Amino acid sequence: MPEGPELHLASLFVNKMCAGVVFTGPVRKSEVSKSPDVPFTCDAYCITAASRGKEVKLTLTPMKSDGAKRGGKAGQADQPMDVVFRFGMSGFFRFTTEDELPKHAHLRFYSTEKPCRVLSFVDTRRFGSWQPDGTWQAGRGPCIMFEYKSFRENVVSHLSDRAFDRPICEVLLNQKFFNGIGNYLRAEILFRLNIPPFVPARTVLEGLESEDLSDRRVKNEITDAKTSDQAKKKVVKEEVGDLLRLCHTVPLEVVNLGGKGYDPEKADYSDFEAWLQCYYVDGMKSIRDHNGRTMWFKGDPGPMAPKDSKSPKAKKRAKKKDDHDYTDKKVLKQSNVFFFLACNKLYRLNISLIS
DNA sequence: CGTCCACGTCTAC
DNA sequence: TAGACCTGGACGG
Repeated sequence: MPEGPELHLASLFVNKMCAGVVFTGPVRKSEVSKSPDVPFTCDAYCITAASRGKEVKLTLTPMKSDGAKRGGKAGQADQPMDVVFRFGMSGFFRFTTEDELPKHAHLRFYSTEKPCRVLSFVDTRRFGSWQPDGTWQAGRGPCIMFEYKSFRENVVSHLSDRAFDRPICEVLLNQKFFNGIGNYLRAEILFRLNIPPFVPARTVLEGLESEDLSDRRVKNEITDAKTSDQAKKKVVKEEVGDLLRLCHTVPLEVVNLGGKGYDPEKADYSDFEAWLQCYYVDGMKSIRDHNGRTMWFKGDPGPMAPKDSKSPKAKKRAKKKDDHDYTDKKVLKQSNVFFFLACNKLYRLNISLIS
């Protein structure tokens, strides 16, 4: 479930399902959870949500108790409280009746309805966490989806940072700069641009502008028969946008797939699966990066690929039968690093000529 | 039964 | 740069 798009879908889910719902009493935590208690209790409060990168913030807001018994009862909240969640590998929200509480519902908010319904933070593996009176985690960068301008500026203005010495695929998981990108998004984004995953990040990013020029760029449809393959590729890149723009648009595609995603139980998963072009896709290559995370890609891995790195299990087919693998033969195997770098230079040259 | 793998951080040598 | 932190599904014997 949880990369930037899923966290945002989770916030939409909460706002939709909890609109007009009144919650009451204490916030309850499972016995087994090691996350902190949420010291909030109130006879009547409402819940709203917002997301930023890979975090969701719930705001618990006490409702006006009209007459008001001045100061209210002891322990009753009269001020809003924010709770900031990270989802780990398996977190999500659900809204169910009390007797349909999912397994692993580790934090629960109870409505006044009869029968009572419960908003639950469900997290099977318990890698997720929450912080009462929380704020967006310091050190996480701007949201790739909803703070695009500052996200871009943050990357472009820090390219001398040692963090960018690493391969681009590993830097894309650095939440200080790419808050919201996770393992499937890095694969999909690099795949779209045919960027070898283990190219030094600075090489890929240097020369990109703080401002996204793609809107101003002329769509020069080059129909010249003499157009070289490289020039064609250059034009394609222009229409698509640069790497930083795709870090914004590709996650938004997932958000726009529909309000699905948020319920892993329901098998609306098929839309998402069909959307994936590279991650876990049959015929793609995969190797472990320097942090032991599986990088999915096509073609040349790039010069900084871990030397030893055994690719994790060739690929365990299952599920679907399919596998008429004519696709493999149609795939252009032409993307090596040098070809990529050459295109990249032509691309930037072209930008400067147009601007 | 067992091994491997998973959408992510964290902190400890 | 390892591990630690967890549960559970898929697959192998």
